[in-house]
Amino acid sequence: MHIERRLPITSQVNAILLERIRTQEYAPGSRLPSESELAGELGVSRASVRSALGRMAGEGLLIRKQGDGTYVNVHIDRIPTRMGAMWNFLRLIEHSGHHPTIRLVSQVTRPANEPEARALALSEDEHVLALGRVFCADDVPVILTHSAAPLRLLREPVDQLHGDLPVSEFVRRYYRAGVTGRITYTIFDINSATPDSETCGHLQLEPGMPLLELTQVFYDRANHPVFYSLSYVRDKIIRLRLAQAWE
Amino acid sequence: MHIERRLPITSQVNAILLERIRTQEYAPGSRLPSESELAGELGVSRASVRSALGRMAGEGLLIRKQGDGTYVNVHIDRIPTRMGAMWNFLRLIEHSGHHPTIRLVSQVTRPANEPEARALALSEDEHVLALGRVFCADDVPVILTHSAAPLRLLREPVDQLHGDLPVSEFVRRYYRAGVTGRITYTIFDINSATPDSETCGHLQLEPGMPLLELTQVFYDRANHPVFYSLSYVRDKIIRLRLAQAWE
DNA sequence: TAGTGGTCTAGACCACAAC
DNA sequence: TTGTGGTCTAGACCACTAA
Repeated sequence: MHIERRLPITSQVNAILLERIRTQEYAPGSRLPSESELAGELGVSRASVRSALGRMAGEGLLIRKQGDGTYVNVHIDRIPTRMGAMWNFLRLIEHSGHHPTIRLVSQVTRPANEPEARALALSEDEHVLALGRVFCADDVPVILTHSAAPLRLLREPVDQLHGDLPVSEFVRRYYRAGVTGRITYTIFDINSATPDSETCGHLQLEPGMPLLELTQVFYDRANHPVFYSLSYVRDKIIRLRLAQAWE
Repeated sequence: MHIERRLPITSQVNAILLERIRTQEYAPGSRLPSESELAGELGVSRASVRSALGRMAGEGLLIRKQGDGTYVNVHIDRIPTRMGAMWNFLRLIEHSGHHPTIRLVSQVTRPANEPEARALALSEDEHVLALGRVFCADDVPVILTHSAAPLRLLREPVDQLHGDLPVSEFVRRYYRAGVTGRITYTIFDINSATPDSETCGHLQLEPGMPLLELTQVFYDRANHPVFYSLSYVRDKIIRLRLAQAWE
């Protein structure tokens, strides 16, 4: 557990502290060494330590008290989801304590429908590569995702693609190099909906069941929308749970 | 628009930059002055400028490009909700472009029900002050909230209370001083549900309509749960929309 | 190559809580 | 009073992009 110059120091400090919490070296409810002590022990500046501590406090993992100290949150077990995991369904399922798998249920090239065209700023007749995927938790289907990628942005051969990739990796692998870069941010809406019978079939539900509906648009470095997805989440199995420090 | 020593400098820089974006001095898509220039102009260190810029970039308001510059996000209009506004319903309604009002529809003292007792770590027979409140957007009811506060934690006279307070202000005003401090963080779950007929009545909906269900638990400085609330949101009117920078 | 944002440091002072 | 976290600074070097 050494500090190297390869990765950002704050990330390494973050990983070290997470590991110590995981192994209960810093047990729930206990107080961490002071910022100065940690900085001295790890051989980094206090600012670097503070950066890592601040991030973990923002996620609700640590409780910081001015004039007192920094404590491991005893309700740590109630915080399975980090904000960043909300659109990474594999990680989300893992955090819920299940083994995640992905099944590709459909793959077609077709004209963009109205919501897709609007979100991706496409003209009416432009085509998209549409993927239907089912995420399973311990082989129980829990999330159905309809994704759309503008065909114009893809490399030529789009068959033989992998259905088990996170969006950022999908973009990096199948998108034209010159057109776009990596994903820089995402905007998503959270709604409630009763999906159609086909969706219910994929999720092995009877129709009429209310589900969470997540609409996500991903933007690249040039701030162009490059990926759209509409997902239905069985919130009874996969909990969307967030912790937020008071601002 | 001067920098004073009263408030944290980063907050003041943040406010100044937000104002300049609002007035289109920094128009959507345009590039901001460099960090060094801003630091020089405002008379603060570059670290302070970076703190404010980093926060705004994390909210999706700015796009930062190493080696290039910092830009105002042209999709700024698609980001009405900041993360921190999600559990502040008044602010949430304002961000959606409506005028918010609150109506207190019920106020009783009764034993805690099962979810409340579990979330607030209460014994079976403990009593809570239960509030029912309706949030309206331009006089249209959009959110119904059932709240519960442990009676043991409240000051003696609980009549004549105000129903239009944010949780943090409610706690500050009506809770015993020695028992608890301010709210430090919150944990909330997002679910989909079809509420009962009474809830539908308050929201002027026909039964069977799926709504977003937010379950929130607020913790104080001593890390004790002090406030519980169960809310139903008409997501067709009030959008829960978030921007997140890629991690 | 010049200028940008990204990272890190050492040091200082302040606000606050425990003792 | 002491030690904690909260804030701020000045300066340095690195990684990256555009010209």
